[in-house]
Amino acid sequence: MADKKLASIYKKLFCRYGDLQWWPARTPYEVIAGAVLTQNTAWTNVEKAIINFGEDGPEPEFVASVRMSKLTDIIRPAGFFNQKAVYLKSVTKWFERYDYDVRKVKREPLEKLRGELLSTKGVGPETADSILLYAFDLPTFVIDAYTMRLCGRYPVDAGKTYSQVKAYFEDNLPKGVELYNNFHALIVANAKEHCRKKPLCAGCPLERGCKCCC
DNA sequence: CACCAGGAATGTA
DNA sequence: TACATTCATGGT
Repeated sequence: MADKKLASIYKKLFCRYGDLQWWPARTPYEVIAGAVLTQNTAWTNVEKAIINFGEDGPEPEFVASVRMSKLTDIIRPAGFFNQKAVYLKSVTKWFERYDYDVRKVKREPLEKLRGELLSTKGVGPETADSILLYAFDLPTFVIDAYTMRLCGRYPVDAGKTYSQVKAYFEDNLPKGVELYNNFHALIVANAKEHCRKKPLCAGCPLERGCKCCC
């Protein structure tokens, strides 16, 4: 790999947090719903919304058939509920093409699925990649605000746009679902532990003294 | 009280 | 391509 910075960062994070193998959800569809609900929203608020779906969490058959007013009522704590209700309906309609069947989705090529998701209302690049990686175990790297900040700061000149940074990570790391999964998880875990807390970045494995690593 | 959180769509220049 | 605005709750 041309640039070893990423491997170095990964190692430090891994030593601190280990193999997380991530996404706090019980089912693939819960990942899909969570990926939409967490758009520009604190995860704690997403949890409240998920709890409102009931014991089994969000299910595609329910989201597809429930009335809009009831859906907005359920997801209200996650914010942007009018938009996100539309988005949930939309991404669920995409999943319905595959009969809500994970195996059927996984028969298709990653890039085809990514294209379909990106043309789905409410699904941008980060949400698409989160769904592909964490719901369907497909090897695509997720870039989020934490990742951008980490690069800008470290510094790792991975580019400016989403697609540039994504390409940089994928080109400078061995391709693999487990690695992509855990690397993004580690970045989020580190950001949540250290970002905007006092003392700033004490004990941060990236040793930068925040506003820095996260 | 201001600021922000695991974004995306839409509009302007 | 590059920004600005809108969407909205809840924690700090």
